[in-house]
Amino acid sequence: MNRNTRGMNLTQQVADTLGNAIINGKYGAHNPVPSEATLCEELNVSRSAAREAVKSLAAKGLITSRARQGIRVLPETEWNLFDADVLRWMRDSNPSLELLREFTELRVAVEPEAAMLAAQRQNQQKIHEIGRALDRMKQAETGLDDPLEADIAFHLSILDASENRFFMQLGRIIDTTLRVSIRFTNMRSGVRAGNHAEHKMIYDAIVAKQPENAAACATALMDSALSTIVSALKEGITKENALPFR
Amino acid sequence: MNRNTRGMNLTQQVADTLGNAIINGKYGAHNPVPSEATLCEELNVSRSAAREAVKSLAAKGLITSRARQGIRVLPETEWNLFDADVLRWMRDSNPSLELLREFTELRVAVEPEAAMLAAQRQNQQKIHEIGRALDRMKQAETGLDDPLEADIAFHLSILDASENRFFMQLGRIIDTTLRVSIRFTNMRSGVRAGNHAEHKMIYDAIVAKQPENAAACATALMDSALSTIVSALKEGITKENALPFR
DNA sequence: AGGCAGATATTATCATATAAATACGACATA
DNA sequence: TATGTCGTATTTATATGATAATATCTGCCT
Repeated sequence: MNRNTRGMNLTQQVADTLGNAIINGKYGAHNPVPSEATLCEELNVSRSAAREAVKSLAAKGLITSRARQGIRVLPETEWNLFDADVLRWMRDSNPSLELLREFTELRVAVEPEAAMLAAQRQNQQKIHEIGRALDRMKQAETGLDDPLEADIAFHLSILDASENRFFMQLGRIIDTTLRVSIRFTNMRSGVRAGNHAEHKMIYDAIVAKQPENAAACATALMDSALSTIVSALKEGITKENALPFR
Repeated sequence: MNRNTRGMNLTQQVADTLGNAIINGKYGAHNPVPSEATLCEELNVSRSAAREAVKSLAAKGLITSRARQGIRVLPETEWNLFDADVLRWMRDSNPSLELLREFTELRVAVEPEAAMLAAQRQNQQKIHEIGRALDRMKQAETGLDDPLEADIAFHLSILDASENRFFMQLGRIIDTTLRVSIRFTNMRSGVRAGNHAEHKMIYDAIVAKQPENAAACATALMDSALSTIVSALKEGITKENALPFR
């Protein structure tokens, strides 16, 4: 249990340690999760701390615990990938391009629809936020702002402007992943000069109340991000040699 | 704490009770969540049970608990809508057409993309599953199968055939919601004879390895579901008079 | 072989005690 | 008056011990 302890209480630290270990595959069919008692001993914590951590992980779909059966790791299909913690553990411990591809496929589906809704809903305040993010991207071109943060802010602001709670929620986990994804795609394709321009087209379409157009522009942007990843996969780039991915 | 207790241990029961109460708005700014001690007393459970339930809800983003601050309900934006429990509590305690619309907007984005991927990936076994679900829908037309279950099975099988873990996960919560959604849309638009035919078009496109076509057919299907809901909203149908929604 | 009964191990629950965190107010100081 | 420091009370965090419930295993019986 030697991960970041800043601002985390014991239970959270245990949950973090266990969560990582589980997703790493440390526990499974061959190496079942140790019993409550063993866990306490290994981590030097009380049963309260261990049990509460277990409940937390159970709520995320990682494990179940039943009397006499012990703590069982659930099949991966049960893990709640839409939980920020789970996703973070996955990207930290098993940073595969595969997961990034699948996640980007989700974004390909979601972001154009979100842009379309943003153009329909016309929430001026939130559209203004998109504009501000766009400005930051412009600033970033000349080094006056962080390009990664600006890029993330842009995509999140669009999801926010969709005024759809599910899309807005998705923003939270997209945030987690974009910090890896954008860096990777930018690294691969180079931070093109057209980067800002492509984003601006989406914004302009939203301002101009052109839902279809906004969706089309967003699709174009996301498709290029996806194809960057797919081509990297085809080239056989794996987690071993894809430095920028960590 | 008088909800379903079948197969749930005490902690889960407490979590279920609390989760519902929170989402119902029983606790909030005016009525803060009672302290741990009070909670134990009110529910007649030990502190362990209460605390573990609290950890579980915290993992789902509903609450935080800090010393001297007590248990706080987090703003709704923090709630993990992609958690099956949270979503179930929301639909049980606050069945608004609004939420259904937002959820369907998500499906409009996701299902066509999933159909497209299914057509690309061509996993024969999983495509076969889609076919089986389609057969069930056919059977349902003559009363030989449950139309609701068949419909759900169809949509889930497409998500599964996309071989994208995020889409497959989405299936879990779509399952939760479809049981309400499909019933509603069918009720409103009538279970058309074309119901099976429209679904078949998607299946055929996937089998024919036509990703674009599959997506287009799925879009058509989802758009009509969405417009049914939207028009209901415009007519001012609310949870008070929309019986079929419960 | 098949099934039942008891032994056993493990989590579930309860109870209690102590530690740690922090909101809040008292008080001092400038 | 404004501001910063400190003490106190309250609440959660953590630890520990005891008992109950339950699933699994084992061995005996048929």
